[in-house]
Amino acid sequence: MIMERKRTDCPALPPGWKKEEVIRKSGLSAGKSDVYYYSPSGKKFRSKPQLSRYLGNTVDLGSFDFRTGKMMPSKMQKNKQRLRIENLSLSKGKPDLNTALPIRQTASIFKQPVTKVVNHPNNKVKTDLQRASEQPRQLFWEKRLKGLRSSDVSEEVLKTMDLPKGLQSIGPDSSDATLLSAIASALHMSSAPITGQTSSAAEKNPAIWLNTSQPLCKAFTVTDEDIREQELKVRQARLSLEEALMADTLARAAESSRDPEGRAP
DNA sequence: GTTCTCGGCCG
DNA sequence: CGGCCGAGAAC
Repeated sequence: MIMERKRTDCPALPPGWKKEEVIRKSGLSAGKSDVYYYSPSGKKFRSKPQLSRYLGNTVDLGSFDFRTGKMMPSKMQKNKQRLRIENLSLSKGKPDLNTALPIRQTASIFKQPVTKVVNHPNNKVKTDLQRASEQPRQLFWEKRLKGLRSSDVSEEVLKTMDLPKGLQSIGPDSSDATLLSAIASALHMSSAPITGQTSSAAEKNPAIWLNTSQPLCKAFTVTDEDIREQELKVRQARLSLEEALMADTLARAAESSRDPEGRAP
């Protein structure tokens, strides 16, 4: 006989999360119970720290009671929250691949808040304010953009752009798709000029010499011809937009003259 | 191999 | 005492 264990919804967590309570039925601890949570994707969580690591900043678990599954406002505890530098040691234990990787649980390429501890009462090291204003980032974080493609509303993958020959990638993954993503991200994330990696040392050993505020591509020069080509493209795009808008206007005018009340279908 | 279960450490 | 996680048992 199959004992259906009930996984109940957990309102304190994002939609789709389930909670389960299992009673121990033998041994010295018989009668005690263990509580588990299941993510929408089905991954099992058996402790609050594990859950916390996975949810990151998306949910504040500060007052979340793991056993009951409810927020307990009374438990207004001190800032136990800390950025964990985990798996730094070459410890014998196998890394928890599912929860410990420093990867965001989102596909967004745009800026998002990150909790960063920049000071500590006992820390005598001076803080570098210039650096502190930056968000921490992985060295070759662009690699995670691999495989991301733009698509339209019907989920069709759009034709990708061709990059000028002058653009060349640097680093562990030098595919064109990643380069395109890296440059697009750079344009989104900063208003500073995008120059690429200007140090020639970066080409030989990017792990050491990478300028992290620039995308993973070699320095490039924009020629007058590049600019003229781009101007032409923009002009053509504007022309076809104008054409489309005009056609639309004419179509609407024709429509309303035939049907002045303009009912919706 | 993965999942389940209980022991036991540690705060 | 209870949360958390290791590790043996079970599958």
